[in-house]
Amino acid sequence: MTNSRVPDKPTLDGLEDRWVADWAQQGTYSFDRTATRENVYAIDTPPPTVSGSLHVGHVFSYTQTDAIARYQRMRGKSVFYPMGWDDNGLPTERRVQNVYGVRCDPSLPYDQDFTPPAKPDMKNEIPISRRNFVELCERLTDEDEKQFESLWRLLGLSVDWDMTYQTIGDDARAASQRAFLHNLNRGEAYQAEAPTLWDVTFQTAVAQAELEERDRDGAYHRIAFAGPTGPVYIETTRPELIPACVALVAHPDDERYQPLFGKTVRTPLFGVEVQVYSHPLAEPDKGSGIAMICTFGDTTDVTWWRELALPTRSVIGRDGRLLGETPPWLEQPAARSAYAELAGKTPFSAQQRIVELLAESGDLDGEPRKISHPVKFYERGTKPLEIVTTRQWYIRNGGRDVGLRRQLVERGRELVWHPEHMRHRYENWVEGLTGDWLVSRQRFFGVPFPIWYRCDADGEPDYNQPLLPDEDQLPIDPSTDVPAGYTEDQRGKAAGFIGDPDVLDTWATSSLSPQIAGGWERDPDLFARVFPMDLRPQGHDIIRTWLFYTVVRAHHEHGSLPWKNAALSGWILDPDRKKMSKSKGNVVTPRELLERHGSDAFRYWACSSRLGMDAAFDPRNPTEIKVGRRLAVKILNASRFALGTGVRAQPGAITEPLDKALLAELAAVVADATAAYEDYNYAAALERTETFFWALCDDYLELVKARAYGERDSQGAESARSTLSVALSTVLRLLAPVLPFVTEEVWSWWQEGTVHRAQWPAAEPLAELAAGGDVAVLRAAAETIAAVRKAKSDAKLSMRADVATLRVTGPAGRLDLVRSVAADVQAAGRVASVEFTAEPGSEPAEVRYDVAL
RNA sequence: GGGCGUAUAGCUCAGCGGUAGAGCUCUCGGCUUACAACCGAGCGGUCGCAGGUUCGAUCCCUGCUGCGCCCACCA
Repeated sequence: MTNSRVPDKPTLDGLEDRWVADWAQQGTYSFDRTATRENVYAIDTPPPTVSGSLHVGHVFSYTQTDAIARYQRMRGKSVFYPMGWDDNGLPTERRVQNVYGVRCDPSLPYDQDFTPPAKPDMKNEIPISRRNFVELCERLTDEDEKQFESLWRLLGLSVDWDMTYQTIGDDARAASQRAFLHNLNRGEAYQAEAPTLWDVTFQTAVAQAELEERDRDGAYHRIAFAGPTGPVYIETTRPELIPACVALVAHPDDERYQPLFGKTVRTPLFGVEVQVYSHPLAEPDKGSGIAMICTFGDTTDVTWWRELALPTRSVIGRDGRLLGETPPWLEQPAARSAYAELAGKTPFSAQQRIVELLAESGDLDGEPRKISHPVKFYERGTKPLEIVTTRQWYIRNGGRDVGLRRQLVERGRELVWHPEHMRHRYENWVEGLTGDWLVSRQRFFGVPFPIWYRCDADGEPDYNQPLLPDEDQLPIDPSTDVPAGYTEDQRGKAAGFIGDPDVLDTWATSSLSPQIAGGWERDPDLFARVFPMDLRPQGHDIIRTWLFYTVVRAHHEHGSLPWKNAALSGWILDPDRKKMSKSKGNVVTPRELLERHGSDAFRYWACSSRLGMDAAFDPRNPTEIKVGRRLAVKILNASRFALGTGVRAQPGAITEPLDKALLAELAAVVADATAAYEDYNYAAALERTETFFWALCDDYLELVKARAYGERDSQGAESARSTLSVALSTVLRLLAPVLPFVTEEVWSWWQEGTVHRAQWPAAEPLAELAAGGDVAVLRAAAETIAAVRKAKSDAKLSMRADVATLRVTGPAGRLDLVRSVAADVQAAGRVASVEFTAEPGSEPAEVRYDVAL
């Protein structure tokens, strides 16, 4: 052995620990912030939600991004690859409540000595101040972030760990508040008192993007309104909203109801007079074709209410229950007593009671007809959303402005999507927006609005003239900080001030991830080198939120896209092809998978799926991961063999036709793999390289084994060893983005420095080395040795069995190819003699092999 | 209801206007001094269905079907 660094028994065990530590120590992945913009590749890493655990899907998609990052680094780019933690928002709040058994009560004072109980008592949650609550959030996310970082390092992500950020950190809060103030100054942010989608459990407004529909059981109730000429029957799934009814509506062309348009009818039980309108949104074949409009039963009600300029008669409160006070528009004693039966009830209970009342009064026609129908939920919520009129903050997103919408669609077309077809989801979403982005949330743990309001002589806030901080004060918390010209003792007092109690939608902060990570307004030198970034990797489920909102913010703030490329990763599916749920995915944790199979093996599997493609995963039988492990082991063994023949880092003369043919093929592999990576298709690059590598092992290594050991002559040995040197070095570099550990290990046996900073291979120098090389020679050699093997296999003999004579018959041109590799074939196949018989015939024609054992 | 994707071997997936590919599984054989966690050989497919374009279609076009996802006003 000439390479003393090559171990006798190479193993994958322990590679992760060794190289994770080495890379950290060497700063292998440090971002060089002296690099100019054109030499930087900047990645807008998705900040994972730290409350909760990472599942297989996360590790899958982050690996794909890492392969791209590593490729770009080897191309000579300074890769800006920070990691963010999304520790802001509702999931963290909920986790803190569960872990510590506390709840936030903003009215309480800060308790400096508060320590959470060792064992949370979920029955008796301890009320604590907002500041105490936030401190617990920070403590918990700190612990989570350490866990996450350790997993990411084990996976081999080439993140620069000196550049982490938190969405609840000072920098992020300042950036979020600053961007909001800019939006406000430019008129892109505004507040409005309006019907708002409202989650009654969390008691907060939610945005259109956070909705999801779930099928729920309901029932059509056929109910009589008193019309001018007799009963008018409507069908509703929400009879409890009859006291909130403000009109009826039918389609303008519906002949049944045309006599009623403009007339009034009376609501049952409550006797309220409401007008009958026509509107094209009403569907004649839905229910009875005439609907009651309530404020508000659904978003269609909001549309009708706005377009028909109807009055507001809300009966659902912020707690989701029917108002305790009887509303003033219910004037008649019978109406007031009917409402008293419903007051304070949940919609569910109220519905049960009102159905009884309607049955008693005879206004219910027949039995309720059970149906299953889609109902809107907050995606994290457990109860259906209600629509409640509240004052909220909005940011313009094109939902109410055709011009802005068109510009945002245009931004989507500027962006390069991987895969291309994901663009449709973006355009679909933007073109279907029905309102601006609601950014205020009635929560505690988040980025507060940097706003105070003056209080009038009665102590009531004047929302029309907000008090704003100077930007250099940011971040601020208006619940503890005081606006200029006021003192703390004026808080909430007449002629004093009050802080905006709300926090910003968590997306309002994470939509600034390029700005936060890139040092916007905080480190202008850095920002100029990384923005707009090169890549946004993310899941396709959050195109409508994270991707879209980030485009909106950059469009408003910078008049540009936030990045050039978007890479949308696929889902991990259960073996039964259902989207893997978190609970199922955690049956086997990512850490267990990595520890059991090795990080490279897992990465191989992740990088076998192209962007946007879902991948099925069976944790009990991860065959693809095992294939990856085999590849990694093979790299160790084949490298050990090659280096054992005396291969040196500096190659010498390459003279043999077979060797030149191999390098000609390798040049094509490099060209293909490079083109694939340029197209963000790491999977195609991997597949091409892997196929070459296995052929290298199975055929080429076997063919040149004897020659490389020096059994023929020194020139042949030199040529083989030099070819092996070039091929090994090239293949290691081609595989380094996917298999960073095993390639680094082998690289360290015979090369200087890290493979991850080595130059990505180029096809041209290989083609020069292969000058005159013909890949047909390589194929002829493989075909010939295969024929010999088949003969032995058919005879049920060992591959070591001797062959007396190999007779090769075919056209002269093809025979020449075989003749040029005959010596290597004879050595590898233990063939004593080869006979060539030329057959006249046009090429290409079959070559026949007769093997005499 | 609108949009997008997808359909190739038992499984997971490449491919592509010119005689169907890989890995896994399965069968048979082999301890060949890099690797038995290995190696060699083999079995296995009317490329979802129906039309069309073409000298030729798994590939391009149209329609349909299955599956998946996104969007859409809960009457």
